[in-house]
Amino acid sequence: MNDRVIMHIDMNAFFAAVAQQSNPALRGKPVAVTGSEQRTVILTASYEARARGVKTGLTVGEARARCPELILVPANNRLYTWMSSRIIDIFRDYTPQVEVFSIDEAFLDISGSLIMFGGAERIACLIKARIKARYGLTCSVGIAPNKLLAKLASEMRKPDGLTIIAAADIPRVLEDLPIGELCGIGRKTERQLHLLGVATCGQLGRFPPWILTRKFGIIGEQLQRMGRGIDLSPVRSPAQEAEVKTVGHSMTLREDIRRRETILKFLLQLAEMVGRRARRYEVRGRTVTLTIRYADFTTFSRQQTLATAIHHSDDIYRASIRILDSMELDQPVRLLGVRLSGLQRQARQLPLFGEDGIQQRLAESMDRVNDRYGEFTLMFGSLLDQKEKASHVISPAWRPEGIRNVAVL
DNA sequence: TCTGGGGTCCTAGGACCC
DNA sequence: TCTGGGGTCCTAGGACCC
Repeated sequence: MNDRVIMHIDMNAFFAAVAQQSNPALRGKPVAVTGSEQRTVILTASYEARARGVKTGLTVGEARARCPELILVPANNRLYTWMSSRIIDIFRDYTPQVEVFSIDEAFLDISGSLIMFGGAERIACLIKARIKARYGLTCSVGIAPNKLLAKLASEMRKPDGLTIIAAADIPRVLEDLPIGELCGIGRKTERQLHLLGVATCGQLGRFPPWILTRKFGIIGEQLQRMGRGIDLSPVRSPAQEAEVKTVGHSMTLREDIRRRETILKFLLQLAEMVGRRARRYEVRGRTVTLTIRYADFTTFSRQQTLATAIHHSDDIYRASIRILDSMELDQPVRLLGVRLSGLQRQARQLPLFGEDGIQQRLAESMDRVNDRYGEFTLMFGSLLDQKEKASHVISPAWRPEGIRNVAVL
């Protein structure tokens, strides 16, 4: 663990940059990538758009208000996933220790590759040059003794940056750094720490740990270590990565709905999306969670744990209905979500006879068709008149299929 | 200007068993 | 007979990340 050299690579404005590369007419222009057409937010903005105040999370209306000439581009998930995989392939040429942190971020442990490639900085330059030459994309690279600091370093120069934090520089870099800059300290924790009089990493690192523990529980001591720039967590390659623990989908509806029949249609659709993914991963889960967001944005969830683990869409659907029927909705519904947890790996069962066998063979046949011809090619009859298609929004946290440590295909 | 979607981890309280 | 304590499972919510 001593003397590790960790690299964090962050693709700059990934979705927007990919859009600009695949369509030269967009280059040099303010571009923003959005999810579905309605009731969506900005997922990523090009640097030209950022210069005009457009940033992730803005509504389309607000983004347009700030930048009237903004070009909106719908997300192209397949393209991002494909591009992400190609870039990860490049990383793997320099070390097998690659941890895919999100679709546009990765950690590399290059401790064992330094001699072969002539040092950390040279590896960074090689990677940057190859991505730029091959795909026209830039990235920001941070190099440091651990993941926490490598990520901090990559944030320091954007776009197209390269920042190295050497062990000797750590105290100087952290002393006056605002705590919110650290990955893991969000808005709420930052505010709580401010109330304790802690504003910089230097102060955090010197703060009495027992007070942090009293206030933050188990993460208290970790917060103090973070203030000192200590992070022992390893770079986990896909084989070392923890298995998925939950599978879920949610969707903001085009308009708020009230009618039970309408809610049920969306639940069936969500259950099918969840079930299909669970079956593809070859996992089953015992707990089904239904999430509801009202028009006023009040969000809550109810869950039910079953006696046996399930992965068939209609089992998930039926469980969701039971949960729905156990609650009283007193407002129109804006968002619906279905999640399967308590996942356990389950080897494919032998073909069964009777109703279970029919259900399983039906699901397998439908999955095969949908795998080949696209999502929702085959669907339960009650979905046929469904106007709303799944949004297929890919989030920055999406992992390219197959990267996760689950059996795919 | 009406606010996306996919996850992980932690907490706190209650049920239940020994 | 009114009262202990530990362990495990379940539920709901919240913080955080991209």
